[in-house]
Amino acid sequence: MHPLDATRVLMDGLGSDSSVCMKCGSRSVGLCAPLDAAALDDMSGESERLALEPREAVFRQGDPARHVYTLTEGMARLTRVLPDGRQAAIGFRFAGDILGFTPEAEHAFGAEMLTRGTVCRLDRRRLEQMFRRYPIMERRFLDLCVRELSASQDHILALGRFSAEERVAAFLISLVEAQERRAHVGPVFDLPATRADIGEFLGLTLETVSRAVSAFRKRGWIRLHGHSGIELTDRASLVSLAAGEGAHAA
Amino acid sequence: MHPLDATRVLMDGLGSDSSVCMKCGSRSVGLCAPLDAAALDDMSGESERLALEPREAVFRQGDPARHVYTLTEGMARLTRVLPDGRQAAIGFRFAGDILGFTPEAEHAFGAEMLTRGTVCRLDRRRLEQMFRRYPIMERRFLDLCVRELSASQDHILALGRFSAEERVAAFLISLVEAQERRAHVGPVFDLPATRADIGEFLGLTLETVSRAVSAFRKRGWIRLHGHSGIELTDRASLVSLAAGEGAHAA
DNA sequence: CGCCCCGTTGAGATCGCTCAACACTAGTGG
DNA sequence: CCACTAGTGTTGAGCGATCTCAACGGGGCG
Repeated sequence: MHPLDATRVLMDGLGSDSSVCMKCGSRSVGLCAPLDAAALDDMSGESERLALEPREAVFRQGDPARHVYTLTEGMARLTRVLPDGRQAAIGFRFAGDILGFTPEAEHAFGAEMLTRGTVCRLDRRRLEQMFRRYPIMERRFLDLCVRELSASQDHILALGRFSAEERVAAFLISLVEAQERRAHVGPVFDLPATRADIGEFLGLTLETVSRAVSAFRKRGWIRLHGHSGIELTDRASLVSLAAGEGAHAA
Repeated sequence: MHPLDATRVLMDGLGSDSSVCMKCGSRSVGLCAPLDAAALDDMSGESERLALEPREAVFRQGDPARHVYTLTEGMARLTRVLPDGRQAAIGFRFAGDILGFTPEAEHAFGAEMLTRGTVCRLDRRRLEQMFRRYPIMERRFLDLCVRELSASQDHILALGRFSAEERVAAFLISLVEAQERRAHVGPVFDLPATRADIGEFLGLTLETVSRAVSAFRKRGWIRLHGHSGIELTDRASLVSLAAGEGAHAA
């Protein structure tokens, strides 16, 4: 697994299934896949579909955690803020990922859309009922959680030990891999995050991110297409940087 | 919750219970607490107690994940290494914490003792059986996992946004709080990690850690007692630094 | 058309790293 | 008992990666 791969977690290896979440009408791989028709019927009772604009919040840090969300369309980012206003992005989420699941009373971080998109909102008490009725769902959540934890640890490693360019390379690779797992076609990938968004995720300033991207471009490793399109023209080099095969040790 | 509090996770809020793990003979709060006597009896069948020396590995990164461990005595650290040899500590673990639980085939990180200590080793297949027999255990693990995830995110925030002194302060506070939750008495706490260990956890060099500790000492915020004793003489200042109320925003 | 947001690039400042010297402690063996 | 050694901690000086501050360009949208 690649470091910085916080993006892949809530889908990876779980989702070639394709159950359809009744009310949402969308493929909701992460959450619904392990359930049969009756279960889905149960669940759709209180789930609601919401359309969201770019930069709109799904929920905010500190909100009572009354719902769990499935991101059905678009890309979101998770952020946590400090008392003095400093802010960091904890991770990014894509279609199929789950947002806001926690046993705590409040959301420990906020989630906001980067693109236009939709989420499927499920009442938390409803989810608890589901757990009691379909214990396999709980196991599913446990697996998701452990994978997510593993990705967080990769991110910790990257933040603690990677140079700026290594972090940006790792981010690009994980972004591209996340889209490939979602059956992306063609050489041009979507990069809806701004330099500032990326910087907040990687613990860098937006200028440093911009410089790294420019450096990759000048080396012929990537090509930018319009405002949010990116193509990896020398993926091997990026992967090597991202994996931490850097100049440090022998 | 304090940033950097990766240390508290696997105990916190779960453990005023005090079931005794039969074979180990030790209080094994995190793992055994939710079980009744019959369940403990079940489990003790294949659990084994192991004594370990300082710097001895409990398991290594890449080892097949055949067992789950409960740290019954001592302090351990979790580390992950990069292909080029760079290494980071993912977290620290104390008596009562669980080590090495994963649904994957291999351990994604290594665990090694910082002090002399003991672990209780449980066969993984045995644990899976337990999950089937006592579903509440699975729920317990899910809660643990989510809390751990939250702590990892705090750590991410710290690595991405905190200055060197803020990170060291946050580490000291979380260390002290972890010991307080374990019914520590007296003003002097145990700090078995070397400057290098702390640095690997915080993404700093050992010199930078040493300088931060010296600065705190010179400001009268802490006092060192012998080689592994530390006393917080101005806890409020440390907490303020650790919480991110720093000089940045207004 | 003009504004605003985003991205790019440059120059200087700064924080933490690197390299190096030295002190202290504990364990070891003479 | 003491010299010796290895590991750890401390401190200093210089360097370098990243941040900060600043200017400028381009594209989308009202």
